[in-house]
Amino acid sequence: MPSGRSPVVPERPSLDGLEQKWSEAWERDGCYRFDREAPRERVYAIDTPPPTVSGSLHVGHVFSYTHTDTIARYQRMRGSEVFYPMGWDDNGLPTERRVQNYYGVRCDPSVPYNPDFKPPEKPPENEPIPISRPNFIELCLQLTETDEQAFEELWRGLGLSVDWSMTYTTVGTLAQRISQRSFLGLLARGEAYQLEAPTLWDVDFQTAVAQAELEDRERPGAMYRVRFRGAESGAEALVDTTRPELIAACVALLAHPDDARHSGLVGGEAVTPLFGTRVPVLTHPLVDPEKGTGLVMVCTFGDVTDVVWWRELGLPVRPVLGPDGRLLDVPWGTPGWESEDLERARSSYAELAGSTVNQARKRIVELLRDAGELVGEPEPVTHAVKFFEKGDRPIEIITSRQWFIRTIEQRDALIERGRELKWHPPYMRARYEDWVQGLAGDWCISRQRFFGVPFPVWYPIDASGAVAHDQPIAASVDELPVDPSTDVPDGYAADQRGAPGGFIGDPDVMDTWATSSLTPQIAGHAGEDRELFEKVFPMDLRPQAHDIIRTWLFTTILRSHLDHDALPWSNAAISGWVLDPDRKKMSKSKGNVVTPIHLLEEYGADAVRYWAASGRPGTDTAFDPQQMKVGRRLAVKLLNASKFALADLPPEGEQVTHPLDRAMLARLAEVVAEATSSFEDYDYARALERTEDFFWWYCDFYLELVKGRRYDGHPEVTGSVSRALRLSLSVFQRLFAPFLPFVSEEVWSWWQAGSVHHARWPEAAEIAAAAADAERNGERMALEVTADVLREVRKAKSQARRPMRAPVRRVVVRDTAQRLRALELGSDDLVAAGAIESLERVEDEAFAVEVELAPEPPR
RNA sequence: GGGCGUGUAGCUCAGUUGGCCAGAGCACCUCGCUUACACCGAGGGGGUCGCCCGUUCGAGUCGGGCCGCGCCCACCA
Repeated sequence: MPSGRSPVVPERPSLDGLEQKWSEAWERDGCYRFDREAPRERVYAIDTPPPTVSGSLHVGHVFSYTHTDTIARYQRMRGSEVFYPMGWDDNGLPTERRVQNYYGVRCDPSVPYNPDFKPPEKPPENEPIPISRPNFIELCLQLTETDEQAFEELWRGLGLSVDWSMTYTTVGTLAQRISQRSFLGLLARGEAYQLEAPTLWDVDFQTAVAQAELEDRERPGAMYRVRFRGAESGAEALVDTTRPELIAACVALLAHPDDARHSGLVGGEAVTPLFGTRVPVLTHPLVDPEKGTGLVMVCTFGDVTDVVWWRELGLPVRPVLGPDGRLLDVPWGTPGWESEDLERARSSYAELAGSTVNQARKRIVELLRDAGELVGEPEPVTHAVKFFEKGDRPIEIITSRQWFIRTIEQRDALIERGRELKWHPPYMRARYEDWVQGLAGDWCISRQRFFGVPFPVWYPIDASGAVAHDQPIAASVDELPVDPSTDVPDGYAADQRGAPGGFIGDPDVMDTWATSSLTPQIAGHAGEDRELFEKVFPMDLRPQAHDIIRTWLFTTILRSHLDHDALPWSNAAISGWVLDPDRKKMSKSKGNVVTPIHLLEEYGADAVRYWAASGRPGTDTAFDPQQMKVGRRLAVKLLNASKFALADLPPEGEQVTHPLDRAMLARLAEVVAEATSSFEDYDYARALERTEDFFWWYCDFYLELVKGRRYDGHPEVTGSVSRALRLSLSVFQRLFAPFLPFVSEEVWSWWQAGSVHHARWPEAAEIAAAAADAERNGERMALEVTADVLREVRKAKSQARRPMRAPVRRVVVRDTAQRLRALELGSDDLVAAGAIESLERVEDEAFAVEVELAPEPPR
């Protein structure tokens, strides 16, 4: 490694201020700017996860984004032109919720726009202020902008080598255009469709949600045994249920086909208690005869299994739940709502109508008990209930009109795509396959919300005022983005909105994942900037955490598969979570979140990155400030070792001639090879560990051993060590650059031109060449034996409670002939480093060292 | 219920195709201000490698079976 210029080393090197100094310099010099003129083969494109800006900043972000950054920096040093944009996920429910709480408002689409609206200084205590949809969206944009600044500040402080000129947002105009364009393509190809069907529904947010957004939560409940009766026989038919409030919605009773206990009922009808409604008694193989009485009631709709039965058995619907989670009024006596005792049905149901599910359940149990239709006492159970992951009450299944993307028919193709993808670590693919195998239905992408990308369609209204949902009017591609609630479709006038013979806009917005699933296309400006897109797509890397494989990773593959018939990227690097020291996932609700800005201030960015980069790919890692201290120590060490090697360094010789110098380089070459192959395998943690491990050894042994020669003053002695120091140091500085970008840049700047982050990643072969024939000549062994003896000498001094520089009168080394010969090669450095007056060698079977210290000088 | 991962010193973790008395860092103890570094250095104590079988000359490493922990998935009435 030729030195760029003579080193300028500070008197007292320090980490203080390096973050600011270098992040400003990188920004000024455009260090991480993507060069779009680079040829396609050289481009390495990263599909950065856009963080949800309305969420909190936490150490988990620092953790996984550091992993990606080490890869980006490695690739850049390998000569790749790295495409590394940042995105902000500001679209969707988290932002809406945050705006509601922050300003004390709620969106009411019926309120007209008020251009002068200003949110109150303090949110009102009781009722939120209803505001128009455009006003609400303005507030969303306003708040996310400040959130985005906070994130950018964190990322810059952490030293992410992002090209900040390419930042996008998921609700921005570009994202809206790309999202709508993709949707129109799906619509035209029949891959998106609209359907009125049972839908997973959150009663608080009052929107449809997708299967991927569900989670199970253990909840206490009770099992109620309820008496139905055979319609003809009057025989009792006992049914166990956890949802008695849905008895009025019952459309059938089911038994297993082989269950003899209920054969008398099967084929006939049963009558519901309280409501006197006749329902058929049928069989279905999914019924588990082991559960309860073996007889199960099918409702509209108690859970997803009810939907399966409804669909497969062609059952009618009898909906009782409204979108707000309260029981609807029901027209008893009309078709579908017949009863053997209408008066009783009406009076019973009147007790329930308008109440929430929980209230209704409580009340109906009382009614059943009073009527003697409750058998025995309710049995308390704890059962898993499905919740919307962001919701507070269980999911209901409610029939509504929604947009879907055809997913099920792609199942096999998607699994195949998953196999084409290189997963890091590989076992993460299993989660993807599990998920794809388990898909229950097509992906519901419409949400009855406000802050998101609207569907670019309108519907004609016929003369009678009916909306023709089956004849959507698609926006034309060159008009995008459109907001159908304000824009007018071609061929219509604005005043025809909502009028017979006119049109109406689709009221919904797309699910946030429906846009986030297009991040490679958004970042690459698909359909907008063909040259750029073709350069970066398909991308090289999708980094993300394992909890969103079923959402982000899966949907991105799906969209790319449908729109481009390709994988969106060739590699997926899956990172783990940060756990608190008790091994619990860090989360805001648990109150165990540590603010990352504080960490950066206390330990420094390099130290925090060191901790993050120690977390192996895919592995959950404990939050550990201790590791940050270690990282800081390492950064300081690099500073000091660089100072030692470079300050007043004598001129280098033509060749590395000393056996110990060559042996060190031979080992260094191996470390480089290992770090490189680890990085190629996306195992940044291993690359760091190997580098760090050898670096400490290098400081503790090699640097100590060569000190004498380094200060010797005779060029024929210093030439080799000087050359070896330059080479090794430049290698270490480059090896650490992806992990400790600030201190690496600092020490690099002392003696090299240009940024270390654009320096060439070290080549093992090159270093091995400088090490010449270290292996064959026994020089490797020389370094080992020399270090072994030095350790023994140190031990003797330490145990004698003497300083390390204390002179040693005599050292006797017993060892094999081969090792003794090797020792000879390094003995000049050894006697200097150990202050040894006489070094004797005795051939022996086993290694042993006698150390005779010089007498302690009188005080 | 199915699957994936994991279990090595008090803590955080290495241990790559089985091979010399099982390693590192932190923490702890002792010593040392030696001209790169006291934001340091040198040294030390500490482990039946979750448990039980098996394969092998030899197993932390391979096979089988348990147990613990974490996560993912599931049609958990």
